[in-house]
Amino acid sequence: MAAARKKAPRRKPIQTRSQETVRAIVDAAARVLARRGYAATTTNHVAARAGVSIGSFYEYFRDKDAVVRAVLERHLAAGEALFAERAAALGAGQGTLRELLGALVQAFIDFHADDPRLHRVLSHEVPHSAATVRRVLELERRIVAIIAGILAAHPEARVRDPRLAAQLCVETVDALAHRWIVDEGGEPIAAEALAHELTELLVAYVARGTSPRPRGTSA
Amino acid sequence: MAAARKKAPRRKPIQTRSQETVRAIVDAAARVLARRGYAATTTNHVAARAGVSIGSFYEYFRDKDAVVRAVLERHLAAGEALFAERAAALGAGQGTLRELLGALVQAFIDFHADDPRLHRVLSHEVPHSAATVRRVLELERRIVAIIAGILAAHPEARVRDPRLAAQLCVETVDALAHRWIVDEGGEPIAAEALAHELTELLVAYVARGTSPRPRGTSA
Amino acid sequence: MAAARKKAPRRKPIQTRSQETVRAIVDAAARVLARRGYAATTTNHVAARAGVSIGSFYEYFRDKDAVVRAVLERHLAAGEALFAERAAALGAGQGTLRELLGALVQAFIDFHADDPRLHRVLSHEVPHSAATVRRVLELERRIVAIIAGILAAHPEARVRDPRLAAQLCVETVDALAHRWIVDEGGEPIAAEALAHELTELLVAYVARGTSPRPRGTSA
Amino acid sequence: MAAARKKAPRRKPIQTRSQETVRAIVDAAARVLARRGYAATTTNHVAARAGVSIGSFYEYFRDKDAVVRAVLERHLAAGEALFAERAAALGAGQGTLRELLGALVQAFIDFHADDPRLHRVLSHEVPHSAATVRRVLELERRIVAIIAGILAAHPEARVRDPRLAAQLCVETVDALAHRWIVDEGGEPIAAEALAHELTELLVAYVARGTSPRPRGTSA
DNA sequence: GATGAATGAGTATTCATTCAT
DNA sequence: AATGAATGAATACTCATTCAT
Repeated sequence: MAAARKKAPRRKPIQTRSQETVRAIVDAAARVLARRGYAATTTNHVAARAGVSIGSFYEYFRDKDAVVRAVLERHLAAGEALFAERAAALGAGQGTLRELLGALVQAFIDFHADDPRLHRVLSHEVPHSAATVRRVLELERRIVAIIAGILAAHPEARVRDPRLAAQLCVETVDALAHRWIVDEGGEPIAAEALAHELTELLVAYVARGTSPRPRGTSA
Repeated sequence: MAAARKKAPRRKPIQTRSQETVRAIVDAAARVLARRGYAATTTNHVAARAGVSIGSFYEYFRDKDAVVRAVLERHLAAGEALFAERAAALGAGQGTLRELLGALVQAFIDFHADDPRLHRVLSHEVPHSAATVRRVLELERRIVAIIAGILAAHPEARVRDPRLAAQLCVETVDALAHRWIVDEGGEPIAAEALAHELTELLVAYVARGTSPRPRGTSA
Repeated sequence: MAAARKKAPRRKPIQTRSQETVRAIVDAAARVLARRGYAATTTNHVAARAGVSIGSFYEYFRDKDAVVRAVLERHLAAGEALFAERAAALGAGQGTLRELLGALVQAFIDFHADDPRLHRVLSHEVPHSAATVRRVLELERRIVAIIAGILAAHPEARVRDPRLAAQLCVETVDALAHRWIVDEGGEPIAAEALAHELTELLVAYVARGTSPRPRGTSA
Repeated sequence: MAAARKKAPRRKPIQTRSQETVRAIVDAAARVLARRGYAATTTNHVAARAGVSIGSFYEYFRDKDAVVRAVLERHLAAGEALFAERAAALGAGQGTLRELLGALVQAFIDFHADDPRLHRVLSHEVPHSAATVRRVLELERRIVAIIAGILAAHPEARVRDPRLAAQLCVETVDALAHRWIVDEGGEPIAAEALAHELTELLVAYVARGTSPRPRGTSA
């Protein structure tokens, strides 16, 4: 009988107990999402996994997508924190191009390597709000800007359009890290060799003809 | 023979009419999948779209995933045909590296550009069997082998491990084409510029220091 | 997972079997509504009562309110038929005012006496669409028009505004019949006496001072 | 005494603060009932609206229906007070029949006009206990007795069974006032005209042939 | 006395699948 | 061969009520 039922705002956790409940639910949702995927994730399952009643679940989250959003939020915040941390080292532009681009590759690998199954579900299966999409693009834009700054100023760099080159580099690294770690988790040895070679590829691209290759690398 | 056809493997379409029915169902499934995604695709909807009864649907397909597998199958076959066709031109190894790698990039773009929405659903939402995964990897392996052959023999190429370099090239092209066309469909102009720049990146990588850049390209 | 699920139109019953199912469901809904009221009527209960699965219920009715609407529809149609039948006798305007108004009273009593508990639920508890409201008003309007015609032409009648008087008469009869039969079902003897007296009241009103009272009636 | 207060009848508010709390809850329940109806009224909402915790709510009321009963109780008491007040004027039997019956009509209109939405919910949606039904009937009986007394003694009255006539008058007035004010709230102008005409109807009925109609009224 | 977090039975609804016709 | 009516397990979500703090 849902005649004139209004959507009550969910409770804000004010006591310690309820904050723990909320955290337990989000944790459980992340685990269930990673293990079963978005479609097979049910609110009852999440609640059970969190050790709370289904009633408590709905006390704090309006619907299934609300928890999913919370998980996504947390994941995104972790990614932003990771890149903010790495940004210092990259932003200074110190070191050889190979060192800088190697750090870029490593940052993306580390980003994707944290719970790859969850990462996969969050990036491919869950519906993204416009706000989330914007947020992801903004994060990428910031990284591209840093790389573009390096390409514009670094003595080894030989690029005509630093913005475009930086975007291609970042997208390449992101797409390949995603594929190697998230999509299949495939043969890790091949992936490591490829990750190393990826740095060479980027160096060859942005330092065309100038950067002497260190001995022992593919030629 | 007519008595024992209950739970057994579905009827194989030997008659023309049956083949047409099967084809109509697979066509309908592809359209519904592309339009609504895997989760929202229902067998009843597919049957209706195909103009057959739900009973007939189950006469030809054991369950929902069976049609989805058929669609995936067909999509894969189309991809294999596309690459088999392009392989001739690439396999000969004629032309500059830029021409050859440009053809590689174009082949992957064409592959992804054919019904990107279906492509997206098939690669991200539908469950993949181990056999399908193997088949995709085998296709990639064949393409990598062709590229590796080129890199090993082409006078402009400067790579130490052609197999590794070829794999990196192919994976890069595949991952980026997928991202640009399938994942977002985003700004097509940026995508085109990036696609062109991608060829430059590959050329720079495999022909380090040797390949003169054509005028008018980023430097 | 109701991502992009569209509201499919319900099946139209084309086979005899399904027509029976629909009828069984509407019958069951009427019984359940009468017995338990709108709020306590559940789709599962209706389906069980009808002897069909809950799936079949939703095959033919989009939601709970859809069956309720069907019950209301049928009830309304029965009422319209009843009044259409009585309208002939009334419309002719033959007979004394007492006979005509007595027939009016009887028509409303008969209308309400058919399944009073269902009548109560349908008129007080279920949500009425604007269309239904209009339909009810239209039915009342037609009855009022007939009575107004009688009051304007009948030799015994003494009313200044036949439309107003007719509306008051009809509303009084409707409201009292409803109260006596539907609201409580109260003491039936008292109700019968009151119903008879109601006719006297109406006669006194529309024939002020002219209509000789038959012997044996309250004075 | 303090130990055994679990499932027992709820605390009786003896302290002023408790009385205020109870009153606040009943007030809130009346508002919520009027605004949302019985089915959509939730105890949590009532408690929130009253500014008390849900725990406190259940300290004073055993369950949802207990508050609803309290609201009904208070509504009934208000009605009893209203009619007790009007009874003086009516009881004296002073004035013309038209004045007396006009006062009766006005009393019922005033009764129903006080918070019609709440009135509607209380009379149509909430479950009535036998005790409540009895109480309503008793109130009606008292009013009928007063009217019967008037009809038996008033010089203008011409009724053979004053008890029966009085009951018909009271029920008519109650039923029509309810319909005009509570059920629809409909067009107020028509309602006012009808209310006036209703008095004429009653006068015509109880004073058949004797009561001269004032000028300007329907004839 | 008071709070509000937690509970879980209960309700509406969907959709893959079966089977009588 | 084909139809489509029927099935019911499964899922999202609400709200009256309890009880630890």
